[in-house]
Amino acid sequence: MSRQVMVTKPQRTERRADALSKERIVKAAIDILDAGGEGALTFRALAARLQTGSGAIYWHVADKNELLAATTRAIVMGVMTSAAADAGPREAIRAIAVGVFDAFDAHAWVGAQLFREPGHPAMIEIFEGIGGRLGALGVPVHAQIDCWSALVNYIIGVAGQNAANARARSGNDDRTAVLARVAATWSRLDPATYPFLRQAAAQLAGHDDRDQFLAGIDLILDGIASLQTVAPSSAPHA
Amino acid sequence: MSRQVMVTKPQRTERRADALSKERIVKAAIDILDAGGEGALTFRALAARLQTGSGAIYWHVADKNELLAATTRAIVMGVMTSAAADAGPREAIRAIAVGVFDAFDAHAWVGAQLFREPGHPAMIEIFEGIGGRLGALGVPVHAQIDCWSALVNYIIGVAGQNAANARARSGNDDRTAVLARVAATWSRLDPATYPFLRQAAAQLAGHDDRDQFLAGIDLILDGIASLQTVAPSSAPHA
DNA sequence: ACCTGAACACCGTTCAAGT
DNA sequence: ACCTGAACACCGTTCAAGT
Repeated sequence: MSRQVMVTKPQRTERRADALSKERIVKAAIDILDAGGEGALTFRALAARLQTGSGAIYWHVADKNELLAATTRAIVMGVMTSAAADAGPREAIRAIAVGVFDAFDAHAWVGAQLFREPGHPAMIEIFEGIGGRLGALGVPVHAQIDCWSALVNYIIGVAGQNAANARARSGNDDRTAVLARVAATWSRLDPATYPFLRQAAAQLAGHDDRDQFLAGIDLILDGIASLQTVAPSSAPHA
Repeated sequence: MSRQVMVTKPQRTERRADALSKERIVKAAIDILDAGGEGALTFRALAARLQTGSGAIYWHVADKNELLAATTRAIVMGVMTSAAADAGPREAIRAIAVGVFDAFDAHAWVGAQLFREPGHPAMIEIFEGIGGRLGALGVPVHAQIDCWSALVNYIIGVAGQNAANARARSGNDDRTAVLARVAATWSRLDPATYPFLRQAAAQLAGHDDRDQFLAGIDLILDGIASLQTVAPSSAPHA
């Protein structure tokens, strides 16, 4: 009664060259995110780009959360592979910081995503990359967590905010236009109640985001250095 | 031909006690955001809570962006009014930082919102509150912007990330459960490739978010102090 | 002037049906 | 095993119609 006659060949499971896979989906999603921002990534747009049905994506990816987590992971993983490895600890930390900054700048949506899911597993490489250098910097064990926390939080926080700025300057705004507008607003403030922002407005336009970011890193590293001379290194470490 | 006879009274424009207003809408939106997070704030839910039609809200608020901007503004404005005014500059900066931290912690959605719109006008008070104290701290004018940038970015970045953590620990997770889960993951890492995170895992659970945040502030302030001794204060200031 | 609520275009997700 | 695409429940926003 069974009609198994139709099975002439042993069903070549050989995939078509354009077969769907999580990797291809993530790649397409990153392209869409880079081009159009978070708002542009929909399952319909993704399916159209992959020339499939919107439901097919769910066979490879549980839901949109997992999709975003995977895209974020892909970007973050790329940061550490491009960071220099054999410089001194201070230079290594600066290199990792700049790597995060540039990755966030190139993919403005990553910062917001990491913000949403703070302990993102993909961050482990970066976390270790920073923390593992503190010993070589001469920071005593008992003080390492606070130093690490300050550095890591600063890096993610600032790189993310810069990326948000980058998002705001899409369209016809060039890189300095947004800053110029903020500066213009500040220069119109009452000088009696806002003396600092008034004088900062003039300097704001000429400053480079990346330089300012690195200046902050140096400030924290200086704080760490000064802490070593102050803190007793004879403290008991667990 | 015109039928104006119906106008017997001069149309008392006196509002009902529960008349709609932007203020009432924002208040209700904050309640919804606090209770259910960003996902819970819909125009339908808002309309239901205000006992009106969803379209009525659009008479007072342009769209959801303006609504979120207004709610964020309301929370941020409250930070500075509660920050101590007459302590020394270092204490004042710490007080503002803690004010932001606590406000973000109480309203976990504010951080994400500020992240989305970086130069948010409501932040001006906080920006000036920090920047205006740097002179009294003894920071030379030419170095103030970098110090200000480091402090402000750190405060917003870290307070925001902590708030994201707070969001993750909703439901049956208590405050330490999330941290414990991260610590457990880290303690399972390969000790050869992740020595720092392995040893950090043990200490992580016992640490208080707020203390760690303040330790970072102190680290930056120490960096600022050490910078003063190094940088020439005879530099020409614009 | 202000409010109502149905209607529109869109979204994430599901699922019976195909191969 | 993997894909299709209509269907469902939702969303922000609009707008003719009411008061």
